[in-house]
Amino acid sequence: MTRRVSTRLMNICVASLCRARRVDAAERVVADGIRLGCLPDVVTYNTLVAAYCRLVGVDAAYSVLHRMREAGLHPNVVTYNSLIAGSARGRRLPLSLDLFEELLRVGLSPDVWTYNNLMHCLFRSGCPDHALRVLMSMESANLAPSSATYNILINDLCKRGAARDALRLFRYLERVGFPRDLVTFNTLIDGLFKSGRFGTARRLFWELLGSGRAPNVVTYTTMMKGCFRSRRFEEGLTMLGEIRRAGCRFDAFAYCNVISVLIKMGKMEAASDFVEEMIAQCGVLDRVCRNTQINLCFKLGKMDDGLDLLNQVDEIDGYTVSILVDGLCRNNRFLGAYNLLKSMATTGTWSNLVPYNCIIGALCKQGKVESMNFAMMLFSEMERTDSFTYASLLHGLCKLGRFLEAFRIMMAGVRKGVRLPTSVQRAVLTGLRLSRHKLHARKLSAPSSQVPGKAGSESRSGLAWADPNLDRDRIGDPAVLRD
DNA sequence: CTAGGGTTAG
Repeated sequence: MTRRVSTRLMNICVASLCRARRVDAAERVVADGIRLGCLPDVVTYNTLVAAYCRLVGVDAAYSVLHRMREAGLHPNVVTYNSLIAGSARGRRLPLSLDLFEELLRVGLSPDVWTYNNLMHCLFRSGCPDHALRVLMSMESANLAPSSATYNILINDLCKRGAARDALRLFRYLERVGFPRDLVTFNTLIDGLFKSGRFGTARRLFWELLGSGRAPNVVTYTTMMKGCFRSRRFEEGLTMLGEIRRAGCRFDAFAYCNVISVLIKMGKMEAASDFVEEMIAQCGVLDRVCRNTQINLCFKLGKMDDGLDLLNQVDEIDGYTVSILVDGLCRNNRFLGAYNLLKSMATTGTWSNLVPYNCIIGALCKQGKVESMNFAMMLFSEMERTDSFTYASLLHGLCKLGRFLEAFRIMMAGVRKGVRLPTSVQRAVLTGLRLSRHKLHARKLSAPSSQVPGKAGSESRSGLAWADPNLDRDRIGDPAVLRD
């Protein structure tokens, strides 16, 4: 009896440590328990399996499974559900299917969560048809779908750009009186924002408020990001204020969200305040939090502080490298940035697209011939490029009046399927047209016979910067063309 | 135990 009670106590302790992402501490509690004769049970192991799946990965969770079996305990549905959820998160479709089969083989019966997780994995792995088949087999197994089932469905529809269908499903659930929870609302609001339907998203937010349900941090940060996305800055900041007013607790996710938005808006003091608060509130900062923190240091020009932070950690990811490369470029340390990027090839397995784009973007902004040439050299050695790469290069070339070169690169990019903003395309084409014109004019007429007024008014009609929708700074200095 | 929200380049 005493053993049972102490195991339950240990489980509560392990669970709360896992919730706080402190798996190591949880493991120590279990080890101490065993030493003191308090044996872990299925719940203990399941808690650990779930934590490893969530915080590390399925493979790490398998080692717990192993220990569990060694202790003579059999995994149950909960164990399998966590593992399937973990493989869904890692898009490990074959693994999740194996787990499902194994579950059936050992004589366990799947529950709603099993089906939900499997369906989720199929959706995430790009197999919507199979996912829907799982939904149907769930029905034939006489298992009633939960709100999570529909949330997964709605989420998938949103991710595939079918927010309209997601909304339809949402309305259907409303009509038949199926309970929709906060996650349903949050998922759909986010999906609507991402498909550009600002008004509908905002109406849904009001509907949520009207339904008497209390929004959470997720709702507010989703609204905030959605507002910024559609350039409604005031409303976005209002949402930020609402998080505090509603008494929502910020977690690491919310902090990083808010801080990155503030940095992008140039509200550096506010961003710094939130970083301080994050450090005070979140305890041990995870990788993303630290990246956010380092990013702020670099954006503030505090290179040394950023590098100090960097030295304190041993796990670096692609984001960290990008942030660092960007920070170096902002301080004109291009060679350092380039060397770092090159060292990535040997140390990391991440894509170097963003770091390359950072360097090229910064070089092109300089408007110097030698910088531009360096940028072109980098461009030629990139194995993967995207519209950022092209936009930076074309911008830089136009700035230097190298329109023909820009045009050729643009056409090569277009042939490769790169989608460029129309403003960039127009800048190149107008520049090319104008420089040809200029060459022509120079050949035809003697300088003395030129009528300045005429030339000016004629060219203005075809000038890219006469377009009010166009950002003048993106095209470069018109003086370059005029001379 | 599951579903939803986080970090980089313009």
